[in-house]
Amino acid sequence: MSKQDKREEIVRAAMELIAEHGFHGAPMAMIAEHAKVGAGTIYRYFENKDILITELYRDLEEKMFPVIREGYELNKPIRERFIHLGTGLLRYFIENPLDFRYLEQFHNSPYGVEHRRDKILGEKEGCHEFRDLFEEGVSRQIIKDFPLVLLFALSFGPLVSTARDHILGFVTLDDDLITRIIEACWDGIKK
Amino acid sequence: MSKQDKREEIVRAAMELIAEHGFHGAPMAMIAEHAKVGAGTIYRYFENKDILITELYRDLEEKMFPVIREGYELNKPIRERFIHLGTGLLRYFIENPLDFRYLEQFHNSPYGVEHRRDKILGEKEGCHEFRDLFEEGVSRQIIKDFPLVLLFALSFGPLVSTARDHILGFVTLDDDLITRIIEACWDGIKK
DNA sequence: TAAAACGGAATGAACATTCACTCAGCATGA
DNA sequence: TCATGCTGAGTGAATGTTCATTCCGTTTTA
Repeated sequence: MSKQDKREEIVRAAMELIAEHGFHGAPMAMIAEHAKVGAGTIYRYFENKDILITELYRDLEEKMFPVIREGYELNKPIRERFIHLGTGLLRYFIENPLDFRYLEQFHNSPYGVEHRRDKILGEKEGCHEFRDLFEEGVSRQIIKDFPLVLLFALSFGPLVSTARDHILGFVTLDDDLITRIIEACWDGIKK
Repeated sequence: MSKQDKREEIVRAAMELIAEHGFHGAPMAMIAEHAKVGAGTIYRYFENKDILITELYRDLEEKMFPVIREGYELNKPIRERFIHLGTGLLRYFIENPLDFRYLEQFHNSPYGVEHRRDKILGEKEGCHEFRDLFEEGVSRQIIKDFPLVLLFALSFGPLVSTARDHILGFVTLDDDLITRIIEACWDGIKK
């Protein structure tokens, strides 16, 4: 196995185990075993578990952003753009349940809260599309006049909740339902 | 300290520490110390940590339901009833951040998922108000025709996200904002 | 004063991380 | 060309730490 392959095997195994069992349900020894690698080998690629966890997250972000942006057209009406981004994101979560579960684990941990704080205070988002959309919508009086953080909460809250329900098997989302859900999200924030 | 007091001290300490640091950041020894109690004493009241955790949750549910129901009037219009329940819940979360954080910890853990699965499959909710409201709203064509689980996700998703943002200090919710948020939730589910 | 409740040191299990060692592959020199 | 030595990735047993839980001597209660 090449060096690159080995790193990828570790990432894959860590992702799977953490997504499924949480950070504390995925000991390094188990990750090593699933990656078919010695326990010590992981430490040749990642300084420690914390760093493995945050690098996994960074990898994921970089993988997601282009997918969300795909087919996004700035000249379309705001509502249409919102629906495009929203369905894209929800679809991504449903098609990549492991990614979604990993994101949830990360966000519900001290890592995630810190990360979020940095982002909000430092304004250093990795994906400007939603923010720009909200700002434009508010200034053009199309979207309710809430602080940006709340517009995010009002849009992503239901989106994430529905994705979770689908992935946990409490409901089955098809294309029609996905569209209607995102439209409902839009109804929540539009004026 | 009386026996009852001791139990309450343990519950309070466990609640505080778990809400703040998560299940894994709140060792039994630390809980004991904060409750000013020997480590072994906890085990006289709770068989083990899992049982402590789930009983804490049950206590919380029983404490919350009456607060949410307070002032609820079945003869009011559906929209008004929804706003009443919603603002009550959001207000409760904001006034009891520890309770909220504990609920989040619980729901994002294997305990919570199992609990939720039981609830949804067994239809054994502890609080029927929201469900009844949604069912009535759907059948009277006032609320969008989504499966019940999705109506919950669409309502609670944003509610929980905004509560979290407030508690983590990303935004400050006042009475006006709370009302507008719940109205936005309503806009999301109403036809 | 017998019984129940406590306290907290002791125990053992589960981990993250380390480190001494192996060995495949490559370079060097004869 | 082949023998020899070197390098550094890879390994997994060993280490040290952090818990949950237990156990027994002590204190409180009735």
